[in-house]
Amino acid sequence: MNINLKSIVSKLRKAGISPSIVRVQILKYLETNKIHPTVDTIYKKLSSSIPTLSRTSVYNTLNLFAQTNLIKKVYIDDEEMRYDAFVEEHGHFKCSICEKIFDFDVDFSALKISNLENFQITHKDILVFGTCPNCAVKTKKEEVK
Amino acid sequence: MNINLKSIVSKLRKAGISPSIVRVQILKYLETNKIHPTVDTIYKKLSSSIPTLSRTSVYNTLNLFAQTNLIKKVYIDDEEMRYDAFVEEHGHFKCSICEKIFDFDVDFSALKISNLENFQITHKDILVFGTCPNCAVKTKKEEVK
DNA sequence: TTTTAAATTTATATTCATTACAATTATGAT
DNA sequence: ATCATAATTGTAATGAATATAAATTTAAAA
Repeated sequence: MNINLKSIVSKLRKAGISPSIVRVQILKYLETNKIHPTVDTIYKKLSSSIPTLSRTSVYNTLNLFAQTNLIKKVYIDDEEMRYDAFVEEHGHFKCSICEKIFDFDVDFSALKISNLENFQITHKDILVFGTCPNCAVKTKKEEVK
Repeated sequence: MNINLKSIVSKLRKAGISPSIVRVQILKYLETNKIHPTVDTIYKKLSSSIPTLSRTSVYNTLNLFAQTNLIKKVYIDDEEMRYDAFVEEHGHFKCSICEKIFDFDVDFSALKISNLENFQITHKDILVFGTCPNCAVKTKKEEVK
């Protein structure tokens, strides 16, 4: 676990961010729990180890991380913002029942887009919605009842 | 224009929605101006012809339309919700400078997605961000100055 | 046409995620 | 240890969206 912590610290340093306790803990949480958590989830989880933690700090820290591309903000719907420490190109699936977000692999370069000839593209998002396997099974069981 | 209005009315009737003045005007606006407007844009534009119009009515009407698939809500970022009367499969480009949203054609079926084998998919979104041709030109001119 | 109930719209208040801001606390260099 | 700077906190403010109840409109029955 110490090795992990060291890598977190060096990652922050590389991004030009001084590794305060709050920052290290939040980044560590995101790297360990790749569940696209909300601010509230992070705040509640870390409050036990950092009792003085404030929601504002979580917001500030996440925005700082996003600005330096350490993490990505995931705008997936009109609910709370999600945060993702997995920054490589990938898609997001949101289950409309359990509201969990799942990563999936997708070849962005294979996207055949017309009508955007003179547009400068900075990034792309691929979002998929539906029911995850877990909830699909539960729903079926409900129907049988 | 009357023909257009009649088609709006019949479209509402088909969806099981009684064609009140507010509803007809809002749908007509969306079909005539495919600019993915916000609630505020719609409210301001229609206020001159319907002086008693309220923002709440615009919200209610748009949600009603979305529920019956007459229009689509466009969740593209953390700004105000956008509304789209173009309901066929297509992608959305948002210019980060002028904030305009542009439609583009994209073959959703060609998407090569892995890791979602047992997921039930209801719909997909493809979002692209960057600078539109108009703003790209302006930016270049600025640089020259 | 009048009546009347239901549907629609409105105005206001409320919610809730997020940000702004000022005060407090912690940190690191001298 | 001191001091300036950075980081964090708590509270207030913002703003989009919704809830609610009152007012208005509509449409059907009498």
